[in-house]
Amino acid sequence: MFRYIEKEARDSITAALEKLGIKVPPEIKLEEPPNPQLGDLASTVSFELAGKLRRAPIEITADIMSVIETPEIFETIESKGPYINFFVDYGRFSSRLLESIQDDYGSHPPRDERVILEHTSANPNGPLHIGHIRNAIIGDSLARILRMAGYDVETQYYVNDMGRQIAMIVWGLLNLDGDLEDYPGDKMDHRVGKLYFEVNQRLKENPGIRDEVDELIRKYEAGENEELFRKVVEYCLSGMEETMKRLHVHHDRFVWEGQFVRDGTVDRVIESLRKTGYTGENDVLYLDLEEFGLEKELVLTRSDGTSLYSTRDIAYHLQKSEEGDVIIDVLGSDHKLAAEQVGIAVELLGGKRPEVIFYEFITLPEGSMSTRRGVFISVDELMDEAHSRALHEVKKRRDLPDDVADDIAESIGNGAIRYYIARLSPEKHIVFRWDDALSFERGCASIQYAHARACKLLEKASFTGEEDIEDGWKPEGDERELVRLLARFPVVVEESALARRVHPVAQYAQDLANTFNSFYRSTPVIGSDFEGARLRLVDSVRKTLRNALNLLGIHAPETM
RNA sequence: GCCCUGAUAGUGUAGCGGAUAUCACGUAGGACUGCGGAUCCUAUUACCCGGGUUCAAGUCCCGGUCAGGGCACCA
Repeated sequence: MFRYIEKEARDSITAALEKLGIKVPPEIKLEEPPNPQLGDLASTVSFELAGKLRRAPIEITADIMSVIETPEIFETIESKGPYINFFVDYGRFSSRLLESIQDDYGSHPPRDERVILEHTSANPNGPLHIGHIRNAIIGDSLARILRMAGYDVETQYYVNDMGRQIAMIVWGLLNLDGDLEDYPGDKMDHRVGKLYFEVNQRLKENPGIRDEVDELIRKYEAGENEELFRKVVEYCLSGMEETMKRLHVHHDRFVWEGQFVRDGTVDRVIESLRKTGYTGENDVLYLDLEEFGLEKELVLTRSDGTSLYSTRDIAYHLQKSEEGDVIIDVLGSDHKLAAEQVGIAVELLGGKRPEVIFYEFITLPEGSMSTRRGVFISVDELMDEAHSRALHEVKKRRDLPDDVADDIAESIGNGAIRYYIARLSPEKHIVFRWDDALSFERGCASIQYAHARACKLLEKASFTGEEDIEDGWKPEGDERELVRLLARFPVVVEESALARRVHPVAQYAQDLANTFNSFYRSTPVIGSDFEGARLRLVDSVRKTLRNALNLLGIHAPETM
C-alpha cells in the first residue's frame, strides 16, 4: 500500500508537469516529511527543476499546484513553501490496508534470483564465543530478510577441516594422554576447545611441535589420517550446532573445505591461476595483484606444497559462483584484505565476485578474545545467563507453571541477545558488557510484550478475523501513526534486503511496538464505536510484530 | 609507516544531499493502573576539529585528531 501511494503521488505530479509543458525528470523525488502537519509524502521536484528552468522553486510549485489533480487515495495536496505535500485519506487508506494484511504480511513475490549466503563458518576448534555471534546473527537474519523479500536463499557454513588449527588438535589427540571424552566440559565443542588450548600451551613450551603439526598437514593433504581429522571436526561441530540451534541460527548446508583438495579442484585452480600470468614463484607460489591496487601478494601454496586457506577459499567461491546468481559472505573486518584478494582471484578465473558484509569486532572491556589463549565468553554461557536472568524477571511478575515460565524465559533471553546484535549497524565496534547485552527492562522484551499484549486483547474480545470495518472509521493521532507504520513494513523488508542490512528491521520493530503501546493507552478498542476496525488493526499489528521479530530470529510469545 | 572502518545528548545508537536530527538507557517530574505497569506523558542534553563542493552538508570531497582492525608459508 505504501508503494501504491507513492506511485499515485508521482503519477499526479507527472501529469501536472506534462500539462505545464515541463520536461519530466527521470525520477520524481519523494520523501517522508518530518512531522504529520506536513502530510505523508512530500516532493522536492521543484528544487530540482529550479536549476534547469532558472526559476524560483516556490514559483514552480505554485504552477504545479494550479493544475495538479488529487488522486482518490489522497485527501488533499498542499504546498508548504517549495515542497508539494500529499495528505493521505486515512479513512479509505486504512480500510484497504487492513484488508491486504495476511499472515505472511511483508512477503514479496519470488524474484527468481538465487543467493548463496555464507555465514558463521567459525573454525571447529572450540565452542562459539561472543566474537562469532555477530557473524551468525547478522547472517541468519539477513537470510530471513532476503527470503521474505522474495529471493531464493541457500545458507552455507564453510567448515575448515584442514587448517593448522585442526591439525594441532589432531596432534594433541595423537600425542597427549586421553581421548576427547576425557576433557572437561558438558559439550563436545567445549572439550575440543580445552584440548586446543592445551596443545597451544605445549607449543609455547616446545616450538618443535610446530614441525610435527606441519607433517600432519602434509600427510592429511596426501590422504592420511582422514578419519581422525573428520572425527575431530564432526565432534566439535555437533556441539556448535547445538548452540546455533538454540540461537535459532540455521544453515542449509555445511561445505567442508577438504573436499576441494581431495577432488583436485585446488590443483586445477592453481593451474588456472598460473595461466592468467599473475603468479610468481620463489620458495612459494604467489599471486601478484599489484595491478589491482593490492601491494601484498597472495601466497597460494606453502613451500612444502600444501595449500592455504585462501587458495581453498578461491575453489569454494568458484563452486558458489556456479550455484547462485548472487554470492554473499559475512566476514569480520579482519578478513578485508584476504577477501579482496580472493575476490579478485575468483574474478580472474571467471567466477562471480562475492558481496562481502564486514562487521567490526566484539571485544571484552579488558581486550580481545582468543580461543587459542582460552580467553572468551562462550555463546552457551551467554545464553544460560540470559535464560536465568529472564526467568528471574518472569517469575517476579507472574506466577506461572515452571515449564511455561521456562519457555517464555528462553524466548526473552534469546531475543535480548539477538536484538542486542541485530540493532547495530555492523561497522560499529562493540565492547561487550553483560548488562548491555541482557537488558530486559526495555529493548527486545518490550517488543515481545507489545505482541503478547495484542494477543491478549484479541483473545479477550474473542476475535475471529471476520469482523467488519465500520463505516466512518478514520484514524487520527496515534491510531493514524500506527496505520502509517504498518503500511511501511513491506518497504522496510525490501529496502533492508536490497541494502543487505539487518538493523532497519530491528529499529522498525521497536518503533511499531512503541506506537502500538501509545495507541493502546490512548485509544479504547473493546466497546468502542469502531471495535471491529480496531480489532482488525490490533490483529495486523500482532502479525507484523511477529513477522518482524521472526526476521531477526526472535520468537514472539503469546503470553509473557 | 601504509591501508580499511568508526566518531551524533551523561551512555549506547538511527539517519536516501533537503523543512523542527531517530530510538533506547539514564536523570527529574507526572499519569493511569476497569483492553495486562515489561505501560503512557512531559522535561533534559548531541552531529570530533579545519577547509571545500552545493540553492541546500550530520550526510559528499580534502586535511587533521582520537579509537578499532589489517599489512603471515594463520584462519
